Amino acid sequence: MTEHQSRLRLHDTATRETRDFVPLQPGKAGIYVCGLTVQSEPHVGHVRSAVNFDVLRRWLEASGYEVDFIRNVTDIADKILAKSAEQGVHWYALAQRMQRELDKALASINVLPPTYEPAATGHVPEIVDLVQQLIAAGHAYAADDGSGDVYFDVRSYPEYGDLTRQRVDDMEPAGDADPRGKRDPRDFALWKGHKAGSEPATAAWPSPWGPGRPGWHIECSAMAGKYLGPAFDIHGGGVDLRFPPPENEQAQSRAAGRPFASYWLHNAWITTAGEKMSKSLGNSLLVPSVLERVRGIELRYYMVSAHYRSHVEFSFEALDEAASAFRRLEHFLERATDLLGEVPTGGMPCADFVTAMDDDLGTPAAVAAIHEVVREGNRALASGDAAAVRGSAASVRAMLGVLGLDPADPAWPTAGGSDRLTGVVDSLVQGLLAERAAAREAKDWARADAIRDQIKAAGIEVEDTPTGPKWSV
RNA sequence: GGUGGGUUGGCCGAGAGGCGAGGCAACGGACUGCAAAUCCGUCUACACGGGUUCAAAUCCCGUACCCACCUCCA
Repeated sequence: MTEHQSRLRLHDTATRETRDFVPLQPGKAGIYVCGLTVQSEPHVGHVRSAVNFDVLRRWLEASGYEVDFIRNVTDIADKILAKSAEQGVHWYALAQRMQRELDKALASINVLPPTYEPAATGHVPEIVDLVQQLIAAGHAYAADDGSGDVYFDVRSYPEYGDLTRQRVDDMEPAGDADPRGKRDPRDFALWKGHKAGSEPATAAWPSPWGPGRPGWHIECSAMAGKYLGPAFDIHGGGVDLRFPPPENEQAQSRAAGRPFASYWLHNAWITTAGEKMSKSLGNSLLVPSVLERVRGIELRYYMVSAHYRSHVEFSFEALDEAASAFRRLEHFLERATDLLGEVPTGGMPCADFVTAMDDDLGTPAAVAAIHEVVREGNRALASGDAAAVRGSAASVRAMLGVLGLDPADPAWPTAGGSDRLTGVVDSLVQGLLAERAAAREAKDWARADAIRDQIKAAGIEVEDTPTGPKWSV
């Protein structure tokens, strides 16, 4: 694939403009993505974020960058403690179980594992270190109410609010702790003192301020610094993370003398009936449940066919439509494979696709470009132009690959069960198809259609092609 | 109270001053014994009211409605 590193443009939420991506080091890109707080089963909204940044990563790699992709897991937080207490399980057991669920969900939609996935609990020394730096710099203070909390001093950092253009005076006060220990109600906790009565002893780590645990999204500042250095290229997360965390992360980091991220990317929500999914009830939108209706690759196509900064109103109708649109692409590749034996890898994305992706990851336009190439390919298929089919198919495969949607990617579970089972079904279907062929030969159309209906009733579609009938599940 | 985003054809979903994204559905045609698949064609939309301009879905002003964020939810 050609390298065109200078042409990518990204929308930076911090400056609210789309500008050329200029990496700190030529040919390299360091990305930090705010991962999940592992407190509950992953739903489609959670995985959208992962898919969006997975596409960013794949496009950077396809464009010739060497990508360092760090995505954290927050495995200690108020909510984890609260939910585990409700369920009567250890907080770490809950966090671990949810992390496995998340891994499974992400694998099912072909999200590449990050280069490294640091967990908050594994980085307490780095966090303590950062908090100490902030105190030394005069931007944080230990509460003097004996709580063991440490707060970021919002008033000490004049740039606080810049990222989201808010003035400290207009903000609502933080409700994360008893305001008595704070100098200003907007100050937020960097470190939370252990509450011996109400919190498990396992949820505390030693610190200069007594036993406690990481507060706020301080772990992101600390871990991004550890693995990507004081300055790195891209920070990604959901829009909800637009006000507090980046603001705080940036404040935490810059106040400690670290430049932090050059570009801030934020994906928009998936909502249901206007309601943010994290608040919606029921589990019909949990990833495993959605995957009972469509395949992982189809769910991923649905997500990729909307721009990452556009709000998506989730609906099963739209999901089904996306699935049929995807099958059109997939079907072309199948037919091309039948003709060519196999579709070569290493094809070239078409120019429209490249332009679309370079323009702030314009996946909708990129998908439209794929459809155009598929149309050309189908025409070539109809006219029996094998060379043209090869070119189109290889290109389609390459483009789908960038979006993580190559049906031939071994990351996808093989459809229709094992090869052995496929063989069994094939021999049964072939028997019926032979009967149908005989009936057609005899122009006994009623008999031929009855056989086709019988096969269809078993969930198998038959289509007649120039080279004979083909069946698919 | 503060901040940001949105409203596009039957549906989903791009675009961001002129040159009709794309998909799904529907309809017509080609192909087919009939289908399926595929191809060709049809369906000329931008919340509302003003304004700027030779030209506005796109810019400006106003209105309505929706959504999100404002302390730990992607």
